[in-house]
Amino acid sequence: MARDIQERIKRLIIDGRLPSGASLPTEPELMELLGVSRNSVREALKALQAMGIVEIRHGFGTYVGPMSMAPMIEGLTFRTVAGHYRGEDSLLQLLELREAVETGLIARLAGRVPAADLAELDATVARMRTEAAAGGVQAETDRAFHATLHRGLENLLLSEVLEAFWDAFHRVRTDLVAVHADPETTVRQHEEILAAVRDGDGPRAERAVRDHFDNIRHRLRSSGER
Amino acid sequence: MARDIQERIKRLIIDGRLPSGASLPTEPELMELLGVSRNSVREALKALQAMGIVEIRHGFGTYVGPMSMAPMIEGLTFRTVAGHYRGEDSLLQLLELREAVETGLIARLAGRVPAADLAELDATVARMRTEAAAGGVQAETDRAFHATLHRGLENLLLSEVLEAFWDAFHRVRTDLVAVHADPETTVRQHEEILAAVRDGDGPRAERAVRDHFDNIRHRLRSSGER
DNA sequence: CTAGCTCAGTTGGTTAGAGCAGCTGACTCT
DNA sequence: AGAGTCAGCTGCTCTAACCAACTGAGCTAG
Repeated sequence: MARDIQERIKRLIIDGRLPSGASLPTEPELMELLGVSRNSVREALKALQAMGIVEIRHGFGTYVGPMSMAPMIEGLTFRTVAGHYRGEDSLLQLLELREAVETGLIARLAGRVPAADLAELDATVARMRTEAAAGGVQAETDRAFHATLHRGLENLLLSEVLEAFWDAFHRVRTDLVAVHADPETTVRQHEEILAAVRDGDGPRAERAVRDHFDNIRHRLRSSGER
Repeated sequence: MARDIQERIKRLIIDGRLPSGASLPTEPELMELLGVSRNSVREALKALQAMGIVEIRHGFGTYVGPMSMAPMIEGLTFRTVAGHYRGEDSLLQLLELREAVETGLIARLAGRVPAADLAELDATVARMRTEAAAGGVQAETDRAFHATLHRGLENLLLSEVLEAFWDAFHRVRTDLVAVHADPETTVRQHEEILAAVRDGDGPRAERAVRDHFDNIRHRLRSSGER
């Protein structure tokens, strides 16, 4: 029955063709509109908020959510952390998920990345090299590299899903495992990926991505838990 | 603060190493444990339920959820439906997401699917052929084909994610678009995928999967909205 | 006249207490 | 011994009140 309330609020959004950011009725209005108590309205909104369908701003109102992959990140992260603590190799599975998707995509990308993005990737790798010399590559830089790379796919959904995977992986790794990367290797592998993509050499790019993930996996396996 | 309550309940699960299905404290117990009102406890639980972290059974108790991808399906479905109604090509993006991932994976699978799974795939395709002759291929059969195929990857997370994508796509397509498939073509393409995988011919398998998705995409584009 | 402050009104956040509804298991009656 | 019943847990919904964050109109000081 609480489920029913959620569905009806969803219908409000869909039937009203409401875009992200559009304002929804206030809680008292929803009470009357749906014929239920404020409490039930709030519980439904909380659930929808958790799914990213709705955004609630205290003292301001309720709005249609950004429909991002944020809830998925949240769920994936928790699932992975919980699995890890129970002794499963959940973090490795998550890494393999990323590897499978990214190696599958890189061939599509080879030779098709716009010049502007290639230039941005050059800058990102350069920053990576600077950071490596200064101690270690920042996570944000790695993220930027992959995000820029996947932009060439021209599929926002796909980019967001990949970023969600990256994010979940990174959060779990940061929380659970002390990984000591070899910055020099990391930089070199990114350079290789970029070079292969620029040359339009699909197989070489695929190999480069696989090497990159092999590297991460190896470091993951050989590192102790915190 | 509501966020804080959710986090503390999560900690209960993680710190307690609770497996899926383990029972959580009752609402009154959580009230006292967390020092908040019943209402706040319930709102937090509702949000966690929406994320699949917790499972609530009326008159029975609250339990650690199955950590499945069900919430992701829910979110993806809604996002796609909402986008579709706003005139975006969200369904096509979802299809491309599936295509990208599945074409990337099929090469890994070629020649590595266990004999038992191959036999099951034979049976599934046979059923598909029977159904095609009887009017049309059942959605469940298509789902079974892909699910069995990906089982060979031996990565539960990956299988679930793919199934989630399949599910979201199928639900949206069923709700929104009347697609008239050519059953004969569908069956033939699945046979080709299976044959290529059995032979361990990666490139051929990749081509077969791509053809399959091309077929779906073409039908999608040429079909009117309901 | 304008810049800044204040305060009232609106919106979501939280609490409290009461009663309803589904499920389980032990008790009772046949 | 078996089936029906009921007491007790559980979560579900409602009402009513107050707290907290934000907005915007109006006031005050410069």
